[in-house]
Amino acid sequence: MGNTVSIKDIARKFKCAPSTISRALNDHPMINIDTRKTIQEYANKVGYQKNTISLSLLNKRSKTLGVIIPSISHYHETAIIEGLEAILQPAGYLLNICVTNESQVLEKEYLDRLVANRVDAICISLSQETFDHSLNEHIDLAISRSLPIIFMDRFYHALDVDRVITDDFKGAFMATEHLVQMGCQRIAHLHGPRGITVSQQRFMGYEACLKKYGREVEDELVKQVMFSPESAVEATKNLLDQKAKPDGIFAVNDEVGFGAMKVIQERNYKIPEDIALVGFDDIPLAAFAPIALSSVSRQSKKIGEKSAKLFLSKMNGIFDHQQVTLEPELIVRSSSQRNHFSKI
Amino acid sequence: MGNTVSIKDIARKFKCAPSTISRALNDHPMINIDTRKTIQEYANKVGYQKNTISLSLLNKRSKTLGVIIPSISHYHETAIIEGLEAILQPAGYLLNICVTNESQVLEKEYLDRLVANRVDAICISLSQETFDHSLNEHIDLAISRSLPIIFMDRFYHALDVDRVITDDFKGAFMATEHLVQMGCQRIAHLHGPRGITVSQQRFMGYEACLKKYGREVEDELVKQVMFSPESAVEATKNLLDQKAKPDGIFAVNDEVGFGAMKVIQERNYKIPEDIALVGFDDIPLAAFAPIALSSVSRQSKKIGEKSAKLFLSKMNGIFDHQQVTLEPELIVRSSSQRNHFSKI
DNA sequence: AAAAATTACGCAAACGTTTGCAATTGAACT
DNA sequence: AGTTCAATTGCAAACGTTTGCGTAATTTTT
Repeated sequence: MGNTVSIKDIARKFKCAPSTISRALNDHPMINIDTRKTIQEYANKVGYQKNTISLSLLNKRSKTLGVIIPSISHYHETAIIEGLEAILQPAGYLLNICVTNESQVLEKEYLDRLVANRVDAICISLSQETFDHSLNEHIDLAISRSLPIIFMDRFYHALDVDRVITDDFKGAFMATEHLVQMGCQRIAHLHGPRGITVSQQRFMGYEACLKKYGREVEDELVKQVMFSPESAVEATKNLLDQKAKPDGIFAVNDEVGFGAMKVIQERNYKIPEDIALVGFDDIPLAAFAPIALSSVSRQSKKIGEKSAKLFLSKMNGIFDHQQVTLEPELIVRSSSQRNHFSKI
Repeated sequence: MGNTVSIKDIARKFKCAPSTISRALNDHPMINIDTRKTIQEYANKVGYQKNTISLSLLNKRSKTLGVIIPSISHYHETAIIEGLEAILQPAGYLLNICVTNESQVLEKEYLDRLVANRVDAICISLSQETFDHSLNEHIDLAISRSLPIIFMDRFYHALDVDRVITDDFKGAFMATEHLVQMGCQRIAHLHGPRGITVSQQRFMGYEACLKKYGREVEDELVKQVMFSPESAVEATKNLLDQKAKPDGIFAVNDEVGFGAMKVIQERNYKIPEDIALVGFDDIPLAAFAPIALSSVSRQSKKIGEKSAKLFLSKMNGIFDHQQVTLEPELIVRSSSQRNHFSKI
């Protein structure tokens, strides 16, 4: 900190102008080849490290991407980060990662801070609160100062924005349809937290599929949970306590699927014979659930990669908005694979 | 980007000096109260946002912490980040998170970039390669320029450094001792990747405990795996294929525990009666394993919190080095809880 | 009424780097 | 010897903000 050496310091040493040092260090042909080498060697010796901050000030480019996510405790989010990093590291960028815990206040606070730090763009997955109460002046404000904002996972009301999402509706539809095809007659849904796009989309996919097969959504077959296995326990017990039990369950994510599975097994129902189960996200442990858990992959890492590429294209002056939708993929495992198909 | 308004812009508008605007915006009493209000209102209206970059340049403080981790795909790492963020967000800091994938080259690259960006300090969990080959000139270099570096999880050869770790040795000892007390006679260990401190420490704890109870480490009871459930499958099969099977397994982490459990159940051994199993990390899904998985909590979130506090104390001028060691906690669940104790 | 004190603001340097342009030097050409 | 040209290097401004010090205007004190 105290002993950082700057270009000016080197200039003093060589009794020349800072500009000469700068050019020498950047291998500018304008500078005599020998002087260049001498200066470079000296700079190397004293451990000179370019100060990027001054450059950012000059170029109005910080080579940093702001990332705002509601949580970081699930596979999905870490995979997104891995995807971002895979593309952005080779491109010389750094990531400023901010976790909002679904709080709009924190989101606003972080957004301000990122703007103040002049990040080149922001990849954001909106907080639940922002969504619930449409508290998005801070987002609009950021957009209005033409800072590139890329929305991940969660929709934003505005039309002409950049966005990378997976088709959760479709994924849910596929999961439900798979249960139908496995012969399930009463398919329950463990519904995610209210107000979150992901929850809504998955419910709608579930609903649409039932409708396709001439069924109705029965309220007592839809229970709301958080994204944790613990929260699924109570809800699943409720489901199994009913006179007409479900014979198939579509869980809003794999953690919830784990929770549901626990309860089902404790009650001594067979999976998938009595109750078939499908989750969402295809977490690495899904295959190692008590009964290997069928799931829908939402291509989490690819979301990060696509977002990063979209960001890079913006940095290269492509300013028209893009909306990328990734296809979900159904992974069938033992928790839903029935060998004897029932008629529908 | 183009339409960002600066203090100079505002100064032009009011036909006054930038210094006046600066003071007005910072509510400096030197400036007339009315002028202050007028300027503040105007700044607000046109959406003025302080440029922190110029401040960083001036103050030689970026209000940013660099974080370098080998991976981000496990609970442990995300919990650390949560801990860091919990303390550092209220303090006004941002996190620059870099994932090295255990590569020394990437680690060096990221370290350089963070230094160039003049982060106020770096929290680092060393990469496996750095460790394996003692390729740590880059670390020493960073230390020599008196940039505060806080080591997490993995030891560093130098003595006078800052460090926050959990006592993995002790945790492994506790896990093994628990298995002994549950009556296990042949305790196997699924050993983590070579060269990683965490693997070594846990093996040593296992070894020390066996020694305490007058047993020897049997080579055929120690199998090496990666940190994934997949990699545990083959290793566990090897263990079970032996004439003298183990009746207890200490897995280097919970994911490996999941993998082992899968194999054990496929072979129709009872857990914990035939084989008792203990993991490490206490991931959120541990309780929802096929048989609720006993585990050792390494206080991951607390590592982040402690590191953050250590960092803050450094920012406040406390420059003597600190070494924090957190106590692991054994969480006993069904996978190892035997009701009928065997004699040892 | 003169001196002192107070109030309110401007000037300029500083942080570290880049870059267009001017300036200097020496060599080559007429 | 005078002119032109190329090869090097220096100057100064710029990015946005803060801050010590100077200064002008106004008020208070003697």
